[in-house]
Amino acid sequence: METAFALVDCNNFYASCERVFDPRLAKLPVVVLSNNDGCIIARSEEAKVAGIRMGEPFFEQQELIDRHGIQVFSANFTLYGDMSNRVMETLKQFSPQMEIYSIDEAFLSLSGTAGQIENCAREIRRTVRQWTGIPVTVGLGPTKTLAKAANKLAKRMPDSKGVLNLFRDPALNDCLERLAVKDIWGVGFRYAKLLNRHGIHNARQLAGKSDRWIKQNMTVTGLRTVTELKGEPCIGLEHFTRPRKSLLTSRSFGKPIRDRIELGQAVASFTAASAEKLRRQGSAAAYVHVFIETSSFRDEPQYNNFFTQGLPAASSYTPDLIKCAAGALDKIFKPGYNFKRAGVMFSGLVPDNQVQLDMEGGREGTEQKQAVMRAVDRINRSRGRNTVFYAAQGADRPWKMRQLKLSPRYTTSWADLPVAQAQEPDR
DNA sequence: TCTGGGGTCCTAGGACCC
DNA sequence: TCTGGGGTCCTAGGACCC
Repeated sequence: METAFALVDCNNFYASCERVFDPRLAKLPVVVLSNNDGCIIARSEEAKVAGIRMGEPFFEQQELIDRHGIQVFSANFTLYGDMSNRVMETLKQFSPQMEIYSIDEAFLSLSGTAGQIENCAREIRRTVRQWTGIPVTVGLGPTKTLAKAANKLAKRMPDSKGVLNLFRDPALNDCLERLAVKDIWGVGFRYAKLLNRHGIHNARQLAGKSDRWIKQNMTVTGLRTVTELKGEPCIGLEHFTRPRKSLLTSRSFGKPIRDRIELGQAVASFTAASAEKLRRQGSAAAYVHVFIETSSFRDEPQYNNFFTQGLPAASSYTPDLIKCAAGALDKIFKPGYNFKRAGVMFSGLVPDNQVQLDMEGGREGTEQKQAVMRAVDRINRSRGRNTVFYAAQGADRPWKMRQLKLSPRYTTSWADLPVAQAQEPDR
């Protein structure tokens, strides 16, 4: 048999993370909110059954949440990121050929007979559950797109017990027929509508269209998807994580900002956060983009704008980047508006060790700057974010996110470590 | 009162060049 | 009625993913 792709996907990942350290939640409906406690971004099965919808504003679902006694959590990405690492480390045991696809998903390449890979998939489920507490579903197929499809279908079939193998029964064509086009990996909202208009409703029908038609209507990306649906692999495993080509930090504010100084502090903070990501992947940035937005949900004057500022030489030195971002903000700031969101993006990323020398400092200046940044990053990593920060970021942060329902950082903060209490043995 | 955040790739069309 | 022909590079916008 040719190689099989396995897609391992954590079930309701963020909600499952919250449950791991609070067993009382095991049978209760759970939802997790986006930053600023804005929208619902994860739901346990019970919450889905209760009718909570994905991506809906929290305040609109409040009544439903109260009625069903749903447990609500602010997003705790520090916890989810650490739990993700644990799951991925566990998965590595099962194949050297693995691609971490997102915070809660990985592709693995497996070999063996249909029966062997299926046993392996069940073993993966058991082990991840036992070692990390996270439930996962495994889809198996001859291409990544089919492994994705298998995973999606497995979640709908309680009998599958979390594993669906497209190398076995039920026959591939039955499965493709049961997969709506909108549920295909690579087919989004718009293409689904277009396909429906042409009478194509499921994956089997889509696989029957001519290459020419697909390419004309869905570009080469769509053609790859359809080729993979037919069982011919054309999307390979990405073994190592490629460095990002752009990096963005943006936030909605807990309360609107009108003041230039405060907005400048927020922009400086986002710049510092983006700069840390930049250095973590060993890059320097040539361009800084700053944007500011008012809230389109509010009935009041609107103003959105952005500005891109190039640096004289690519840099990963936070003070240089903050200065550059402040200059960009000056170009677009207008008084008199309630700003609700801002962001800082870096692009033109190059490896930090290939940066052109800048005019004044030369190599020596650059090395000093890099040493300072290494020290700052080390302190903030070991002692917590923003232990060391720049004056331009300000100390008050009146705009900081609302996170009223934040769970402890059980796995990454000594202060939040869960405590097991010994019980008197029963006599 | 309250509406998330962070990425990638492809294409069409304009600018510019010879 | 005719109004070159190609090539490259860049950007905006649209599609997708989690």
